[in-house]
Amino acid sequence: MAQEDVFKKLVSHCKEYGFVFPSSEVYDGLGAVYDYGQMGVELKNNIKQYWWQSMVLLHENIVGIDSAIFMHPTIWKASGHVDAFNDPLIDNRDSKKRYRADVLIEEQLAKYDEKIDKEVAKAAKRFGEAFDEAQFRSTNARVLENQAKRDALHERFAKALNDNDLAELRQIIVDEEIVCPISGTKNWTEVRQFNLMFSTEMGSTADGAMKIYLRPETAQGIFVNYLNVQKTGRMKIPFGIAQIGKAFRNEIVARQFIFRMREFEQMEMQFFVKPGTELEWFAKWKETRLKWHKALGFGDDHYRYHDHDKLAHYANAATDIEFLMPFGFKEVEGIHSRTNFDLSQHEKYSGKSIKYFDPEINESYVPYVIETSIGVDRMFLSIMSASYCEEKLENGETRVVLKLPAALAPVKLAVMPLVKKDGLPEKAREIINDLKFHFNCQYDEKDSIGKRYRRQDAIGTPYCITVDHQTLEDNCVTLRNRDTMQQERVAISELSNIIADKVSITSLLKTLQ
RNA sequence: GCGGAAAUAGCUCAGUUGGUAGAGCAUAACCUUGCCAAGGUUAGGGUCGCGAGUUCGAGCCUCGUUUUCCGCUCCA
Repeated sequence: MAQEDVFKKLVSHCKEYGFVFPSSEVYDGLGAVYDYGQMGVELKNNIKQYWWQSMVLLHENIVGIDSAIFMHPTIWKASGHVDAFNDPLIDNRDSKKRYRADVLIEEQLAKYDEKIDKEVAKAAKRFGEAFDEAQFRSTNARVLENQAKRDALHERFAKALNDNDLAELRQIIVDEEIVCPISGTKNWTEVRQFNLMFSTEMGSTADGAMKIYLRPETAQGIFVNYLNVQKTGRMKIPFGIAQIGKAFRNEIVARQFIFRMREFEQMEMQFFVKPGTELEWFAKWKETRLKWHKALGFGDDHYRYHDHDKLAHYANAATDIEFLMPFGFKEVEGIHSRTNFDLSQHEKYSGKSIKYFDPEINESYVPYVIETSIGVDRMFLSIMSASYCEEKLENGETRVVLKLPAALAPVKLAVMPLVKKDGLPEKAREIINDLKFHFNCQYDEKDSIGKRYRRQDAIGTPYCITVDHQTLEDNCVTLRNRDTMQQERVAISELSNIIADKVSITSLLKTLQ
């Protein structure tokens, strides 16, 4: 089966069985926004729990927080998002390439400088040692002409940028006859502003309102709280703060189902370390995080690191953990050594000291930060795509089965009477009434037993229990395994013990130790 | 955002030169059966993505629009 087909089937499967629905579907949907259904929310919660417990329960020096989505707007100036997430873009219709309009104009300015320099160089060669460059620059006609054009353009450009006048930016490009370096044509679209941060207003009166942003990452909520946590939690460096929460990015192109959404959820842990030790910790977290992924048992060949050559302005080392999706290896988690950039910026912009006093060396410093940042939705997609399986059976038929790690499966257990008479439904209800306190269970008595097994296979339920006539006599049921389809006879009193061990997140966590 | 393709029931899809909207699966009820999706009877579910236009008449033709997929593009 071709990879695209797998992906297409996966999307249908997600909808058909209540994992993921397009948002606002009755109103024709909303671009790149999706809702999690009754099965999806369970799986997603289990993923979050697996992550949270691996961070907060297994590390005594990591604690969690839950910061607000709204934050003081200056935070995004300090972090660099206000500047870096605002670009005026223009497309060339012939080459279909997109450019930053301001960059095109800056290149044009540089061309004038080049022309002037050329004239100067030519003259210098001609006059030899007697050449007076300052004199030449202030008197030569061609130099002055180019200089005047350049200054005029510069002034016009600066004004357009300052006024945020997009039409004027385009007019400049037209007037200067700037061509696309690829197609060589002047067939330009309008200039559009792409602001990757969503904004809204806080305050109910027009003049009192303050423009605030929906956070484009959860990390800043941790940075601005790190000293509160350190002091009140009596944390000593090295220590970490974990957070799970929504973030928002107004992506130009958001596609590939839930892989790139405009509203998404992150699980981030920022680990604060002593300056100079950050690369050691970076290496340690790189390894720790990959182990966490591999513990799910999809096979080591599904993962790879992608080390960044080109680093973001705040980082001195960065790597991605990539997962083999139906459309290739894709980033699921990023591990970054963010230096002290963010904390220093907040010190600068807030005017407050946020240094850590290290009692071991009797000195204060701004800690360095290692970040592990994973997209919940991408993790969800990677698990679904690796679990989806169309299996040929001995009788020639195909069954669709979601081979989810049992600890993450939405439903752990289905209880079904073999027939819906002779007191079997009552017995099944009795069993489920006990087990429902321990696991997410489903009861099903409709259709043939085989059909019911397949329904559970499709949502990834690891175990099915069938109550038959013999159960009424010996208090035993058949326990059917999703992956092997093998059945064994088990005493009702033993069920909870047997299953708990196999479906609990705790047992998954223990493999990390 | 550009180019291409598509949109009909919960899912997968038919629908003839324009003439009263279909199938399989799924869902619900009842009967029957019982350990790996296939018995019987019945029922619910669609203003054919949305809006205009052409026409006596549009699921089908034209235009616009929205959404999705593919390729570019973008990506802290």
